[in-house]
Amino acid sequence: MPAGAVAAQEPFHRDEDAQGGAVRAGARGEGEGEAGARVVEDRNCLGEPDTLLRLRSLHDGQRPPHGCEEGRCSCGDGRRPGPVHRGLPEEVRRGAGGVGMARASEDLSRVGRMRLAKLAALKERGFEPYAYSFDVTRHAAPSVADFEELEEEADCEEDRGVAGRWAGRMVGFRSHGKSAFADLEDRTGRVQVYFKRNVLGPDGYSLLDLLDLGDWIGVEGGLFRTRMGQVTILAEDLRLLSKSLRPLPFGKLETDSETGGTTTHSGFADRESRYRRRYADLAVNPGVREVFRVRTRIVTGIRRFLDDLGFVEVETPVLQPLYGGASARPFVTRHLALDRTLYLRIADELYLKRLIVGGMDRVYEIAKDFRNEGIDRFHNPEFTMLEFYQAFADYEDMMEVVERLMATVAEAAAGSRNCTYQGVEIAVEPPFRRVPFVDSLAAALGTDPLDASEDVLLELAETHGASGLEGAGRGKLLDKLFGELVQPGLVQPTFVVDYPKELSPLAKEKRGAPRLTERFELFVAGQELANAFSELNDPIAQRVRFDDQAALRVAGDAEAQQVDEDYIRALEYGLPPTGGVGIGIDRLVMLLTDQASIRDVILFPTLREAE
RNA sequence: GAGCCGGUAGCUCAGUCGGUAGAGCAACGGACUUUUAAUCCGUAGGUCCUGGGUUCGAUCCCCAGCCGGCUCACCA
Repeated sequence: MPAGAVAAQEPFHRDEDAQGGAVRAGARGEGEGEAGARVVEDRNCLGEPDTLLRLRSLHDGQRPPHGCEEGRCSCGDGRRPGPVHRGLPEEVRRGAGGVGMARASEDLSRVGRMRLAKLAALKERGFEPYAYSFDVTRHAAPSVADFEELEEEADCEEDRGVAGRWAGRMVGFRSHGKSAFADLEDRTGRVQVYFKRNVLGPDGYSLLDLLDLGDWIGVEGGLFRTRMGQVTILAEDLRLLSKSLRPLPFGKLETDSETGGTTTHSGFADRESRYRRRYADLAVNPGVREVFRVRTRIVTGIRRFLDDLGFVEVETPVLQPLYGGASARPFVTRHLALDRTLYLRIADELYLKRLIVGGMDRVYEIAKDFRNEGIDRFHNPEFTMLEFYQAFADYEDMMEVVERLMATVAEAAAGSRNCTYQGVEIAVEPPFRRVPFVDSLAAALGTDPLDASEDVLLELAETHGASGLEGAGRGKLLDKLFGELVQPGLVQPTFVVDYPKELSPLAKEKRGAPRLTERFELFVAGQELANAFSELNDPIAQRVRFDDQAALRVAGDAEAQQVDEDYIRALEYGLPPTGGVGIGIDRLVMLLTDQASIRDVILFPTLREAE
């Protein structure tokens, strides 16, 4: 389905680009250099309003960059030959004041203009600013660790034999005239690089003048320890791998040598910008990269756990003719060739159970579901759900599986079964506490909710601050009260079990308690993490439940489930006893990475359209 | 959808009891061959979110809007 999405979108984008390009090309004056065109293109791709270039006709030459003028004077002192001197070389100055890129607006970043000028200078000098590849042999953090280990073993203060090639983004630069230090950051961390003019040669060393923070560079050399004791690469060769034209919003990262902790001085903190430009957020905030690495570890851990139990990972339709398996409003779309309405799934449930009917007796799916509802700290319209189904198991069995899965994944993510969520210690330690739904609610209400009439429930709900619930039905009222009175207190992992039937149209009746179902939800830190039941496998009973839902729909409940005849037919073929579980991956990641908002665990969260 | 808070330099923020604005970092020029928030000297940088209104004058006050955050509602 991604293929379909791309197919549908691509022509649109091309069209846009073509038009945008044409318009801008028309607005440009003649004599525009190559670099100018390149940047216009860049702007289109990024689709950003604050472009590096905003073309104006007049002020070129009216206002040559001040610094350049001065530099021009001082470089005439004859102390250094040709283009190899400190500061920006001649061609940069010309570029900055002259053709093409220098048509940059003055209302946007001079930084960007300077970088464009450097780009031109690089090309003029024969440096390829956008390399094709680089043969990386070593990485920052492990190479430093290896070096330290070697030092201890070999007692050599001079082990220059540890050579290699590193590639990464330049995130720090301290020039000292004829030598300079840079910090190179790759996916493993940072390593310092030391450049010396007499090692790199004047030409090679002059490349440093054309580098900026944010550039991707490759260095070749060996490790040594500086006078200050820092393991550092002595660069014997330097390559520019990709020129960064737009300044990254780096903060200053200070490392406390005593505690090893780091403090960020200023930096990229605005939430909106961080979400909209996640690439910059990731580039600049290592902690953000770490959250998403942990997210991957969690998902990988889940897969391994289920695979080891003999579960088979499957893929079921995102585009569904009917939506079901949960109570939520769907996204509606249309298939043109079939001329029919389709819905983006709100759950995987009904398809996965069809697979159990087919004899795939342990299946799971980790995939996006879509719910057309409000956005807040705990809800994103598209979110990742794990569902797994196990034949011949009931909800008791599934509670055990969930306990083991949670403990395993907590260890995979945090290295421990204990975690802190927003200042509260959470022990992910089986067995989890179990509380019957009705008992917990009865304790909070002081009356048995099952025996209370709908009117009484409504009154209770309203006294607890809920409104607009007239005609909502018992199920919704009970759920409302539970969410209001019980849920916030469920901090340590807790299974709430045996939900009223009205709330659970796909769950099997509880043995010996026909008004309840064999269902549990897992709550941690006041949030619902999992929902599971002994699956209702009696097709006749299922039809009755669907009919009840249909009645709710008629009564105006837009979230009541649709009757899925094909699903009933599948049940008629025979669904073995089955336990099923759904786990919200995003919320699980929030818990295990201590993030307060779901947007901080989704790479590109849904936002309003930027102006 | 409602309430509260916010939007000022590339980043983090301060400020103007209404007279078109500042700091630190980043940038640019200069010095410096073991620095590390490098340092020192110098320079430049702003649609004070947008649109109206009040006013001699609005970044500031008022109204409307846009965007974001938090809370509430919704989310079985």
